[in-house]
Amino acid sequence: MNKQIEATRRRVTVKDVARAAGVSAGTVSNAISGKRKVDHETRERIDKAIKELGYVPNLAARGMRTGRANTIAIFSSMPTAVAAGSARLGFLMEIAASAAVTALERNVALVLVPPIKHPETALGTIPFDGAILVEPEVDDPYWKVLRDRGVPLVIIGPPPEAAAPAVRVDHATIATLLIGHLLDCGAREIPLIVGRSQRQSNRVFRETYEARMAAEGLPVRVIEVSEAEGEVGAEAALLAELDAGRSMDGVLAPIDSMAAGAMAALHARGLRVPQDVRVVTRYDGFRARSQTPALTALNLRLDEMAQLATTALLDQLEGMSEPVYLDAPAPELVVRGSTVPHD
Amino acid sequence: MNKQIEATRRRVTVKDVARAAGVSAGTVSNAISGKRKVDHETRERIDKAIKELGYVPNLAARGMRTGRANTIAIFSSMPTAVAAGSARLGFLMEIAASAAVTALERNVALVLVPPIKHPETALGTIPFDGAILVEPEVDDPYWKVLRDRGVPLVIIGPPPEAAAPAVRVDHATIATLLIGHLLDCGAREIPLIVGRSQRQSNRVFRETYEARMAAEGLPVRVIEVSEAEGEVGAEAALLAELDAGRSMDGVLAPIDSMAAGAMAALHARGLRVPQDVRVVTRYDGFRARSQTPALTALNLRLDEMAQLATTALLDQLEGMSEPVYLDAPAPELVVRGSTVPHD
DNA sequence: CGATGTCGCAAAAACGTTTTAACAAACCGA
DNA sequence: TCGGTTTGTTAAAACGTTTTTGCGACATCG
Repeated sequence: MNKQIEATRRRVTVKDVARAAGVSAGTVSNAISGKRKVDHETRERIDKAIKELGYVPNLAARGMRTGRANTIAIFSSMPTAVAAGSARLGFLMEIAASAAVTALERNVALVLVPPIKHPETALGTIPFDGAILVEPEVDDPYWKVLRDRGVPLVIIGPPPEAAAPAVRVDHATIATLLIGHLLDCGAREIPLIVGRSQRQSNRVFRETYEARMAAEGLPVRVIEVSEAEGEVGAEAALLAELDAGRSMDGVLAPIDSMAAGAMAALHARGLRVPQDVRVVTRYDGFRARSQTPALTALNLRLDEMAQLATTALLDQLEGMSEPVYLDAPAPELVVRGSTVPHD
Repeated sequence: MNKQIEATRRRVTVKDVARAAGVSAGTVSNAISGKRKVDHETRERIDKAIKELGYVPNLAARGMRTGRANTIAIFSSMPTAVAAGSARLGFLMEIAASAAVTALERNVALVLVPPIKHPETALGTIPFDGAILVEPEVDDPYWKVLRDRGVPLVIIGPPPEAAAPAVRVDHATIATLLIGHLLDCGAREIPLIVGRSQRQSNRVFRETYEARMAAEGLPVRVIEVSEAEGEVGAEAALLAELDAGRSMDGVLAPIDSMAAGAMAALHARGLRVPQDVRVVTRYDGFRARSQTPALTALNLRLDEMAQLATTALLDQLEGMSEPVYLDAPAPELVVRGSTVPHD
């Protein structure tokens, strides 16, 4: 296997296979793709030749002819997420991992696209047939350029425009589920700790909370915390609330870092969880599980969401279906010690 | 932007640009790539034409001609990792994220390859010029097929063969650093909690530990725990050790889940950390940070490792350098409350 | 028996780019 | 002034597939 030989050995092409099998190149192609009928016996000869010669198709050539890269891209603000901590990273990577598996099962590879300064350059640099966009923000730069270029696209998360094909994550359903559980557990005074930014999820969570509490005739108390402050911000805010003498028997903190901060504040003031106060959060990640007691949260079924989105995108690419608008699988409540005393 | 027009509009090619700029196709190519000199003035005409026509190069065609996909693949056992929990996932994704950024800065995309049943199929399905292999196991199936095919490759982790180009992670250095810190903190009776499997890291950690303890004239106590048991396995094993009356004033638990189990066992027996027992682990992830007190661990500088590996691979692909054997950046001790009482 | 399909395959065109070979024009040193 | 080099460009070849077109052989039908 020395270098000279290695460098000298020409790549095995479809023509070589054709010659070895005594057929034409086109027939080999048809045999491989199965697009046209080829006689059973000749197909066997071809298969044999492929094996013997160790033929591997040149994907670039195929791609040029077919116009497809057999690749989909997943756009996300991952490095930002790395900076933001493992919780967000875990969220994104559960999705990426599941998407990669699903895509590969259909012979499509997944390319990872981190945020870059000029989103347009991605189009000229990265070969891909379609894209998955994870939780675009409002006015997301990727969303704009992908839409303008007419790239087949599926969004995971709340769609930035009504018409965008997406696996819709319905934050209202999520909020309702969490609030309902707190009420079921007997909580009546439930402040909401929510991010200050104008992200859709914050807005929807807040609206849903306000409507439900009002409907139940319960007090509405919204505590805004800047996302950047995260855990310590939430802790400080809840401490202030407690020290102002406002009692509570539940806390709704969708962002897991803020839920962790809330737990710290409650512990600091000697309040027992769940006996005195019940706490719930949204994403059932490591952070939620590593609190004491562990936090009741939701199984958002990210793997299924990713699988759904990937399948929808690939179907669309193969012309098997129009762009679709799917609902994310229903989240499941994972009840833990923070709302129900453990066994 | 209706469909008919969309479908009817032919793709803009280099020929169109050439015609618009009044030059030949070859000149346009040279202008874009910069490989050959083209007159300043004509280059400007070409640039203008490109902008006006909205030309985007056909990457498949380019790839076919040049024989390069402008893509590298990162192979890892990610889905396994998802199953294994966020700690391992965080580890892998820190690497993937950093590699994606570094690659994209050099106009190369990163494709994510999850483990598949038949590693060979990856070669025929995924277009890539080179690969990064993250912590291959002994007899790693990917390693074998990639090596046999002669794919340019850089490993992150301990290389499976001496000759393999890799960003070498030296587990001995890591072990020495951690043990040294425990000794510095005054610990003298330090059991090692280590995985039972024959992974290199386990072996090296164990050997380094045994050698150092022997050299210091201190007792050697190795506690093996099956990786599958993880946290609960480590907890049970350490409880057994404690209940057998074996005292300790330090614990070396490289795997973070096992360190978490150790913490639980120590707490359960009323031992104070760090006053009575000091605890260290290897990967400074969320898990280490979310213990109380937080665990002293190492900043392994995964982002730099990934950047190094990616750069090395791309240099190799561009023929700028031979395959290289790099040392990973020196890990840094992150001292936390589990070894030094906090402020 | 002739017309009409059907089947399996070969030959060649086409995909869009990069690279090679050739060349004219300009420039240079002697 | 002349051979030789440099410069900027063009035309054409080449990359390895897939797809289109056409054709002979053979079956089927009226």
